Amino acid sequence: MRSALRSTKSGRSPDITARAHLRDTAIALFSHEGFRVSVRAIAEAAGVSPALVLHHFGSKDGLRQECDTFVLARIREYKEDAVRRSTPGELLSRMAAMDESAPLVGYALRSLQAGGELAHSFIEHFVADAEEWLAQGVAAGTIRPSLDEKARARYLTIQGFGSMLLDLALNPPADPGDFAAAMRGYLARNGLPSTELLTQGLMTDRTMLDAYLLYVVDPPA
Amino acid sequence: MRSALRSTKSGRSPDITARAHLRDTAIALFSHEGFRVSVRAIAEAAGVSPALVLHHFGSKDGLRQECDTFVLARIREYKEDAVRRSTPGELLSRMAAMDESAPLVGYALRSLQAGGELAHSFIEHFVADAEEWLAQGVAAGTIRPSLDEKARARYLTIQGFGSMLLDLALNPPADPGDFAAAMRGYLARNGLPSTELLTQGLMTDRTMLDAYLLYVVDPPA
DNA sequence: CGCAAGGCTGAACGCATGTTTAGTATGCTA
DNA sequence: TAGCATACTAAACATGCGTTCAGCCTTGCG
Repeated sequence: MRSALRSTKSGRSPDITARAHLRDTAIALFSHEGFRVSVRAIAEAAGVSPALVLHHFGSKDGLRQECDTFVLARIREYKEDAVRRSTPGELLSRMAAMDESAPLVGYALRSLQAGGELAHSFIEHFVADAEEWLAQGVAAGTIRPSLDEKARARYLTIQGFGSMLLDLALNPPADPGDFAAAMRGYLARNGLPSTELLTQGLMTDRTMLDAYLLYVVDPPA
Repeated sequence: MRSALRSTKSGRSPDITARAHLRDTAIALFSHEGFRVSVRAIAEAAGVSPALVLHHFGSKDGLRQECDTFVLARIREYKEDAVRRSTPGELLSRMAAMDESAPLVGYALRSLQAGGELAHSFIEHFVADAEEWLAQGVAAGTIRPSLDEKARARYLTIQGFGSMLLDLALNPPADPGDFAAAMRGYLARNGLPSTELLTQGLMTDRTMLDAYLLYVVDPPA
């Protein structure tokens, strides 16, 4: 039961190997337990020796980097697939519903919280999508224009993910692996107020916005 | 230079002692470096031996708990002081401007990210404030009413802190201790779009809200 | 067949961590 | 003054970590 995979045929194929299995196990464990899981735990979960992990990836950091690039690439693939016909939130929960991709989402969220390299790429990618999505809405007349479209796209992205991360940190789901359930919980708690905010705003008039614009033009000492 | 404080007069006074100094040092270090700082580092920063930390607090967890309750109590004090005439954000940055209280804010944010006990109390406290603040605004006619005032207060609180946390994780300030500067950076990046969202919302009509309400009443399979 | 290469392992190393222990100094109290 | 509790320390302990090392099998190639 050591290895679920047969030994490599040619020994040269770069994936579908025990190495790939190790990477997938690492992603799942990082997603489930956080980045502080030990190399030993990853090795045990994959049914191999700790030394093999280092043999393949050089170091734990090497493993992390390989996971990072892999996760980013896969999420990009998924996004290309499920083109346009969904909001980012729907995309994420749909991805998480599939057993294979759920750990990817968990890994990405962990990485977001840690704020590493992947976090930036991840956010930038979603910001670019948001910007395009917003522009289409503005053109179609369903979304109000903004004085700074780029800043708005970035803010809405960070606001969405940030809210979700904090809500999840405060209300940790019973099974951290079941991201879809976690997402349902988040929406049950915040779906109404967030939709209200998006459709109607909070204030009854734009007094606050005008005050802010004046403030920016002529800031106090 | 071992201890900046003279020895206790009676040996009984619970504070103003080296113990308090130790606690303050720990809060500052936790705030600056995160909760993974070693007991040894804390002890060195306070100019005492590592064993003394355990002698006073029993364990590192004991120290954490004491820091938690202390930070929560002090932040509550500050909030009682600077009553009502400020938004939570202004309150936080004002607190952070003061050298004494800056570590408290940093500690609270770290705790928020970790999602422990303090995080809940902290959020609950701000949620309660937000609810009252919103109710006053609704009564005054400056804020639109919500279909679920409690949920809105909680969402806006989590949304505000969550956005800030993620933004800070992605754009770590040069000096993590200078929370005021970090806050300025956050506002420079997100002040306009967040104000736009609060005053005008995102959508041009309430189609999306109506759709959501229908969805809630009669959810699909 | 012989042999080199690489996947893979068990055991150990070096280090940092939280914690314990035994002991010293100091100041209050009786 | 004697005694005792308390603040405090140096040193060690136990554990878990990432990593290294020497060597074992298996496989493919000459």
